[in-house]
Amino acid sequence: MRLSSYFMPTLKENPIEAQIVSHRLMLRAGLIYQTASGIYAWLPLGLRVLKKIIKIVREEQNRAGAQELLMPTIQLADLWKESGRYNDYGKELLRISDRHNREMLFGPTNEEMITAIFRDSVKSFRELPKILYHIQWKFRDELRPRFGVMRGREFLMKDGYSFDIDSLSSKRSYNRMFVAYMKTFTRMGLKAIPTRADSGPIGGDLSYEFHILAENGDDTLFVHRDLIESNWKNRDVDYDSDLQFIIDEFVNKCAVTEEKYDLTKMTNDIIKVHGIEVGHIFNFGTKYSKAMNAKVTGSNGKLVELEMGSYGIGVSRLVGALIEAFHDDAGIVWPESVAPFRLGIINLKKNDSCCSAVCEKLYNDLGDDVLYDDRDERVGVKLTDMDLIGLPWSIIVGPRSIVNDRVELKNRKTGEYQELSIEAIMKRFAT
RNA sequence: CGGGGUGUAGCUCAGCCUGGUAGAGCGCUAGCUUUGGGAGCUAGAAGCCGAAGGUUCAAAUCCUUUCGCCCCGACCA
Repeated sequence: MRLSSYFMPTLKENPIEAQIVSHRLMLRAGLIYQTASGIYAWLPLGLRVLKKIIKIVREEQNRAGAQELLMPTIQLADLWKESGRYNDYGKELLRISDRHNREMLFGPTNEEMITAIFRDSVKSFRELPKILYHIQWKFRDELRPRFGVMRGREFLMKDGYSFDIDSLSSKRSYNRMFVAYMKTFTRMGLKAIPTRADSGPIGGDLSYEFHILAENGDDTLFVHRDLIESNWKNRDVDYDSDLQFIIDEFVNKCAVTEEKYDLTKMTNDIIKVHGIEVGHIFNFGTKYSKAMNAKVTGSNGKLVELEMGSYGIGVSRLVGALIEAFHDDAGIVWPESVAPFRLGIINLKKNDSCCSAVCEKLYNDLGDDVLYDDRDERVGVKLTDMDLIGLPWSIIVGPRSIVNDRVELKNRKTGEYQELSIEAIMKRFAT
């Protein structure tokens, strides 16, 4: 992308409404624009990040055997009356009505809808198990939206739902998602802490939240030292095998949310930390299938209520969480897998024909994941703005080094410069 | 939903106490200069002072109402 034509409104000063670092940087780097309390427009640069996160989430969901569909944002109230949640959900539910005065709502989640779809389509245990997911905008009318996209009212969520014939099979679906989540977050460069969470009135211990440790985290956690220090590496997983041993690596170590915390079990190895919840997996048995009469015929010919689970990833929240985890005084420091552009090209002397020719060649040959400052005016984005928006690598083309056919490569994370030949650059960043 | 703030140019803010009809810095536009790091000089454009009502000869400023936004708490991906 050429900066001369790119819509990237950066700000030099901190917007007053943004108090935490990720929110400030998102506004300053031109990722988002606030349109109302807790509601944001995603500007081109922010949308690119969002799309890279979506891609990773989608790939890992598919790999784990989940299938993508897309459900609408607007739902009929009737569905929610079936499950009883139309009354239970309270004011967080945005209720609207159409021209016929039909009660509708902007979906905060999709258990009811997916249960209805599944119930009407699947009649036999032979079609189980299935995991379905979608990535769709949600609306929850939060009491107090804050922290930018981390607690917005409108947010993008990956929500998945599993359907199984019995609880044993359901546990296997749940384990798939557990492992898929670890892989997903690890690919984004994040260390996610699986944390035993309150499973509410349903009971059971199959409710885990995935947290990113951050000072500004909204949740208080108690985590075993080993979990914080451990360095889980991504690995190939056979999802059809027994995944329990992978999960035990985490579950055997103590990590709990504040609600689940038992003071009597405090030891020196348990550390109190703050986290940002970026995922939540939850096995809730037959809660919805019972309420909504979702049954299939079992192998014995009798009708059986579906065993279900739901699995959420806060996709838009992850953008904020990533910035909380990866930034410095100059701005954002994106991990390569989610950076809006992999590479920036900076022309230090725009009226030097040699510099410009080299920049043009690099830009044309290095694919479309490149942001090139091709403007001849000395305004707007300069090196410091490349730092602000956090591109992992910048190629700096200046008249001094160019005489030897060399350019500088800056590593955003370390701040180090390296002089390389143009061929070496081409080879390194070839797509 | 309780508590506390705040609303003046695109952004950050001053002016309000002590009413006299709009300011700064940055950004933007134009020209000249500059060119290895978010440039300098000069000139310029830009605001129904969140909205409505009231007091007054006169309101950004005082009073009332209302709306937006932010922060702290309780609830949530």
